[in-house]
Amino acid sequence: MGVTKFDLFTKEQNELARLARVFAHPARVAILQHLIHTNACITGALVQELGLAQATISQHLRELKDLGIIRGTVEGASVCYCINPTRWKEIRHLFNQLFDQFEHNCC
Amino acid sequence: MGVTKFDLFTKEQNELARLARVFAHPARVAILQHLIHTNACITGALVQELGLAQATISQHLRELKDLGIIRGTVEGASVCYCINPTRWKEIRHLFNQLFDQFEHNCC
DNA sequence: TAATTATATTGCAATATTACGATGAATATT
DNA sequence: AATATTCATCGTAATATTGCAATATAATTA
Repeated sequence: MGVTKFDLFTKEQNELARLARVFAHPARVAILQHLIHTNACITGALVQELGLAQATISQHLRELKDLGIIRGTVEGASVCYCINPTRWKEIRHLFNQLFDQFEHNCC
Repeated sequence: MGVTKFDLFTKEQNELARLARVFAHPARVAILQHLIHTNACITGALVQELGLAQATISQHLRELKDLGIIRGTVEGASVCYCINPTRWKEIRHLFNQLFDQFEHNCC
């Protein structure tokens, strides 16, 4: 036990859950906001900005990258990360699809 | 280690992460969708619909209830759950606030 | 080329989540 | 009143997540 039974749910439900996980940690929310506001930034800046260890930031960045939300481009010894606009819109659409399923009041 | 360092992040970042956690499990997404489409339903129906044990469903319902997303009203021996419209809109707004922070393209 | 800088990966400890059987509490039925 | 039904809670096992030190890798500089 203790294992999520993905086979019980639809592809869409599993997909949304997988995406929601990304936003389910304040560090990743903070990273995304920082990438948005600085328009793109290198890992070192994020380590400075947030108070987490370099290894931890790197791990969070990987999770964001794995789901295609951010992209990293190598710039010499550094890596410059930024939001993937297409994916971002896609995710917003998926969330709003759920949000908009509920319209009226029942209770 | 292993503990999320909530104090490093803003109230808003922590709040959003806490809410995202709710959507981060397909069973809870499925429960919400079922509540939306049937307009309200009792725990027993959810146990039938999803293939999870009653105790597990009950646990997921509690998490949804704890964050105010759903409400349960006792109806005899059963409990009828439904979406909390105010909270639902509030959550949609919070998510869209993040989604809309990113507008233009950087890369 | 050796030392430095920047980031990723590995390994592990602490904690959180998921799932369910067993049990409890409350209402409904006989 | 005894039994059945419905749901919540407790305890526990399995697994996942978070965080970081240590180390690896790759580019830069001295």
